[in-house]
This record gives sequence, C-alpha cells and structure tokens, in this order.
Amino acid sequence: MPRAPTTLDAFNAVAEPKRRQVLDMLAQGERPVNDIVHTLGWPQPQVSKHLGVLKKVGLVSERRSGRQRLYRLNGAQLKPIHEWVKTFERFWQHQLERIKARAEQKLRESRGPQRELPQEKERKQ
Amino acid sequence: MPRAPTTLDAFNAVAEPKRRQVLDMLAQGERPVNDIVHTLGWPQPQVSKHLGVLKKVGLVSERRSGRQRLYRLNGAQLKPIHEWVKTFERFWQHQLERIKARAEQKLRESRGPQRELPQEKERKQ
DNA sequence: TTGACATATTCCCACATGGGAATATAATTC
DNA sequence: GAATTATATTCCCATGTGGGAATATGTCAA
Repeated sequence: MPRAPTTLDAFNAVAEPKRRQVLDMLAQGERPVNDIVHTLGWPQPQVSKHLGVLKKVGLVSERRSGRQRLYRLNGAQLKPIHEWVKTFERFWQHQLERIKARAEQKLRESRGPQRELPQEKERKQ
Repeated sequence: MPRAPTTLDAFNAVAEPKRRQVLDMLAQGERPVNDIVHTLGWPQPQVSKHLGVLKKVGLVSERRSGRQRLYRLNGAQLKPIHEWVKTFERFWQHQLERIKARAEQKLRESRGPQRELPQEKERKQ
C-alpha cells in the first residue's frame, strides 16, 4: 500500500508546505486564482492543482464570477488537526517544569529502567 | 519532484494516521516496542518502521534497556503544527457569529462580486 | 554455545506524488 | 467569429511510499 493520497484528509493535504501557504493567503479573504499566482509567484497550473487538492478535502470552496474563480477558505476543516495536536500542548508548555521533569528523568535513568516498562516485563516473566 | 519524504518534518510524519496512534500511545509514557505491538496489534516490523520515521523527525527518542528499546515522546516537535493551525482558530470558534457572517456574505454575493477581487481588476484595467 | 526473545533491516511492489510543459476549456471583449 | 484573459486538465517522470515477507542484529538465559 502506497502513501495515502493527499486528498484523503486535511492532515495529508496540509503536509505540503505550499498548500499551507495558499491557506495562509486565503485566511485574509476570498481570492481569485491569479491573485495567488501573482502574490506567490508560482506557475498558474501549479496553483490550480494545489487548489484542487484543497478543494477535494473541503479546505476551500470555489465560486465563479465571470471568468474568475474565487477561492474561499473553509477553516473549519482544520479543526480535527487542531484538536489532535492540542492534546499534546502540555509537552511544550510549562517549560520550567519540563526542565525539572527532565532532570528527574535523568536521575531515574541513571538508576536503571523504571516505571513505564514493567507492563511488558510483568506479563512475560 | 515527488511528494516530500515523510521524514522531512512533523507535518509529513504525522499525516499518516498510524503514526498519530503511536504518538497517542507514547503520550502516556515511555514504552518498549513490544508494548506498542501488542496494544495496537500490528506486525512488529511495521511498528519499528513507523517509530523509525518518528525518530527521524525528532518526534520520539529512543533509549536502550537490555534487549528492549524504550521510546519516549518528544511532543515539543508538534509545536510548529499547533502554532500554524492555531492561527485558523477563528474560523471555527464563535459559531453564531460565523453563521451571521455567512448570511452577510450570501447577501453580498447576491449583489455580485465584491471586495476581495478588485486587486486584480484594478491593477489590470 | 545454543536457543529464545526483542527489535531492526532489507527486499519487494503497486501507487500517488509535485513539478514542468503543453494544451484544453470557458468567459469576455472587439 | 477571432483574439484575449482566466483557469483547469492532461501527459510526463523520478521518487518515496506503507505493507508484507523474510531475514538480520543484538541481548539475555541455560
């Protein structure tokens, strides 16, 4: 099985940095394709393709106006990413406490393996 | 140019749902590989490979203890994702206000294209 | 040493990728 | 209708993928 398609979900779509740039632009408001092309300086087909991926996962929507196609951000589709990553906040907040925790950890390590591994050991031996 | 390697950064590493599961497990504490294997029920080589990717982007670190390798989450590497996605919070918060905003938007649309597109028009005509 | 256990590595494959280039489609203007 | 503008689509390709299967490496125990 190859890597999941970029169009599978927001996680995959957003892994590509250029698509994040496009979303950053659209966060400021609805934009026609050529606006993105000129602002970011990428070839037009490339922009259209990236927009196509973003549209497929619902991160943007498209509206026609004359020959222009106006793309609008649908930020709500990013919520699952936010929700998931938010559960890890504690790992970079309270930096001082973390430094302390690390020091304690090192102490524990220097006294040999502990705590988190016994599950396996207890079960098997 | 093919898709960026999964080992390029946290965004790419985390696009794979199974790797997110592994991180979720490690959020509870340091774990030996076999613990993950048994808990998630995946083939051991698969687990090792995913851990390898996570290690390469710095999302986990590894410590040896006897024949076991203990993996520990390094959650701080997720911070860039959190920081980026956080800038879009306003798009799903204040839901009532958003509904109102949408109604206004529809009104604007019904009166024809507006506001966000003139940049292009003004420049070119 | 031999065997058992814990984990990593290698080889394989079908597949989707992002970019470049060229071209197609659609709407507007003349 | 023809030219122009705005955007999308198609074709190409080198590359990395995740999973399966088999095997290698490393460590402990008898």
